[in-house]
Amino acid sequence: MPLPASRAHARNAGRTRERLLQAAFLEIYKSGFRGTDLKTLLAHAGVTKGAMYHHFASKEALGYAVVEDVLGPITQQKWLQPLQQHDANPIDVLIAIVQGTSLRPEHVRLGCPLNNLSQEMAPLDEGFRRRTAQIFADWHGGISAALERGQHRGQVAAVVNAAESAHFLIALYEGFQSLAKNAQHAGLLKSGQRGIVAYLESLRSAPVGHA
Amino acid sequence: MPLPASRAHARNAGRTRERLLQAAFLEIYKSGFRGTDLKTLLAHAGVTKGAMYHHFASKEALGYAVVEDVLGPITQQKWLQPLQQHDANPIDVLIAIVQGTSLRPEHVRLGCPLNNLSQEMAPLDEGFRRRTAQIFADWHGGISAALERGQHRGQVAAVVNAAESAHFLIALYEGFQSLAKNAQHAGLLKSGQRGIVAYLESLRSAPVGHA
Amino acid sequence: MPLPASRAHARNAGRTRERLLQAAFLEIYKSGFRGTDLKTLLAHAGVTKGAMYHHFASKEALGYAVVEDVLGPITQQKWLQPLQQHDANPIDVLIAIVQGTSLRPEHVRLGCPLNNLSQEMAPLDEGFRRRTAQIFADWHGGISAALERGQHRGQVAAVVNAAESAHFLIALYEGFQSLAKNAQHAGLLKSGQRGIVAYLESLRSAPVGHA
Amino acid sequence: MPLPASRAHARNAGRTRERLLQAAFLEIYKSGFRGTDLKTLLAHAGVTKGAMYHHFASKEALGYAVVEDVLGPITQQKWLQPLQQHDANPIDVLIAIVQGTSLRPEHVRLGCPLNNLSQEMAPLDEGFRRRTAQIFADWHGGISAALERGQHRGQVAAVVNAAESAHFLIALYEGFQSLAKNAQHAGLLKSGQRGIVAYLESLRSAPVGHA
DNA sequence: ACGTCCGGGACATCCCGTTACT
DNA sequence: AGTAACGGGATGTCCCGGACGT
Repeated sequence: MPLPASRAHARNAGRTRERLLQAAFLEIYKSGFRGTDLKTLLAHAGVTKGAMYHHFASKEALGYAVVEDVLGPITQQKWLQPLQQHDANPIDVLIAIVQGTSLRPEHVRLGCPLNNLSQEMAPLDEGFRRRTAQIFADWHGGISAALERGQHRGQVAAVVNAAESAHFLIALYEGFQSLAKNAQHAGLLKSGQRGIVAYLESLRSAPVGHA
Repeated sequence: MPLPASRAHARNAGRTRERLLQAAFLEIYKSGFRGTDLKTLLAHAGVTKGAMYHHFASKEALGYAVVEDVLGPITQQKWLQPLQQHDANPIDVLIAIVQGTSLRPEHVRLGCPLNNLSQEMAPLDEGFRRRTAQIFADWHGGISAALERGQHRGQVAAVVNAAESAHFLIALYEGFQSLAKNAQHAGLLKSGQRGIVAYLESLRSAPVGHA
Repeated sequence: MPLPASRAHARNAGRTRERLLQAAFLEIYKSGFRGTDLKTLLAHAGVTKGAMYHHFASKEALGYAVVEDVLGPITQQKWLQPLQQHDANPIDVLIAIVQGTSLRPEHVRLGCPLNNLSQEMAPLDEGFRRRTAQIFADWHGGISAALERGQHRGQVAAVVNAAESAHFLIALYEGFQSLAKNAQHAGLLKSGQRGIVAYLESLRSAPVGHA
Repeated sequence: MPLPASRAHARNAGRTRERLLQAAFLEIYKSGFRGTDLKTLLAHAGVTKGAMYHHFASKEALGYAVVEDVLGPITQQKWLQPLQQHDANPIDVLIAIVQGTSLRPEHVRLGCPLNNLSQEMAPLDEGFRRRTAQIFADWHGGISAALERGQHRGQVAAVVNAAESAHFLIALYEGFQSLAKNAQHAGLLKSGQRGIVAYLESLRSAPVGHA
């Protein structure tokens, strides 16, 4: 079958949309939403204004889509899916996730995409706030549920308040990302990871001792 | 002593600068640095553009001054001065500070001025980054030193790593402010305060037990 | 008999064109030609852009067609056909037409479609000017001819200059529509109708008196 | 005294505003308000965007100012001031004004600035409608009052309804301007003037006859 | 005959900084 | 020390038309 092959601009709506979302995600990550210049974004995406305004009603709509279709899935993939492995110890999973956080200089410098966008836009735009809040809620829900499952299995101490601990963990995680971003110092992030791991270890149920 | 008489607006210079700093602080707090419109700021300050450019070379310079002359002193007053009371238990002081954090809806909604500005500008402007980083460093230094003093006095557990704990505390504090800002939920901040207090309590040296 | 079966959308061609003309007429009436947005128009017509450009070469061509195929027939129906009733007194007919002009708020507000489009586009686009001028010429011709027929039958005063009176009538009619549109006041239009009727009455031939 | 003399751009707020108003008036007259391009307008005015936005908040505000500060005074000067000469016969004055209307091709082609703007914007923008309506009201008031004064002096027939006649006159005047603009035919305007004059003559009080 | 995707120029507005002047 | 006029580049959005696909 021929396969139209190498068309200058292969008419592909889905692909165009995807390119826009990816480019928008990167630009927003680098410059913030308001600091993102549409022209630059479009150049990086290799998409024209007409095409963009065909897919998104406004810059704002594109930003909303980035939250829903990029940031959401990223959180899903990094946190929620691993936590849904029903045969794993949630503490182990969480530790692995935290330790898996990139320490690459550019990531340290730029911080957490979700937190960045949320911090910038939440007080200014309810649309952004609601959407990022949903992701935070899902994130929190995933951790909380996993901790509870761990309690039922005796992997997590019974005295732990799952919901509060999940908030504690997220605050800690985002807080360290913020500090490291400001300090531009990967060591701080690394040290933060150790602190978080220590905290997570403290949630384990005490091992059964023998006489 | 000279004191040249009849200078109706002689003392206005200092006042003008102060008005600008205050207005700038508020506008930046509400809208971010880039989102701050000079015209609006000037209107709120009751100062004209010419006057502003007489005191500050640029919007950026005004922003820098806000960090140094407003955010810095705020941190000094809220954290560092209380911590310097040599006769107090640093854990008690820190708990009091944390519990004293405003839960007013507008503050929950807007978050922490220092963290906001740092998050927005750190990756974009080295001048802002350096200045906010200095405040974070002072903040961290103050907590760290106080904890060490507490250790010498037996108020803080000897096993505590003062520097790391200070980072942990700051990350936690800023992290919860961020979460609450996004969620627009004072309860989350309140719950965060409880978590932070619990963490601080865990740093106390164990009471001497008897057999 | 050919009648090729199974052409679900065979007869849609004519309908599509008609829908476009009607929607275009309404949009132009409401917003002017340049103020008419093709996207909105298309949405109201329930027709897509591709379909439109199949029937009309450009927005301009669509506008021309509105003049010819909508505004022309409207004038025909409202003025020319009644005036062609050879057995009627043209003064009576004209009075009836004038009094039949809608006083509905939306019509008062929007004025005369023909005059609106003419006023907007005549100095800017010769294509529009020529086409609207043709309608005005036909309109004028119809009134003028009817008045002359009335003179032959002794219904219209012989001293009347038919051509000038027709212009006078049209100017008066459009002038009052304009004033009422600006004032958004149906009463002004109503009062204008009375004035026009009085003018028309003055064109009648004097009744034959007896000693 | 020196007189700063021939400065490249003599800092003159009033003059800049005036240039803007004049240029805007002309552009609007030629292209309509919506068809007026700010860049072109600015180039014709010899004023930059910054200067314009210093004097007017928006294109709309500039348009409003054109109505108030250009169209209003024009009407004042052309109609209201002559009509206020208390020692003149208002019919004579009105006839002189009507006959004084320019027949220059460009004016025929472009029509009446007030009516053009009113027709274009009245249904779309209440701000324009109100301001143009005010001018029409003043215009009508001036004619009406003059006719009444004429009645008191026996120059205008007592049976004349001054208010209605004023509306009739304005409608007729604007109506003929519209027709001539569409036809691009000065002769039509000339003929219209004759018709209007004839109408005005009919308003005179009948001369006193002798036996 | 019709639908979607796309191209890209035009436009009003925003807003920081400068300049002339007091 | 302070005011107001001004300069002008950058930006999001609008919107007509064309191209590709069926």
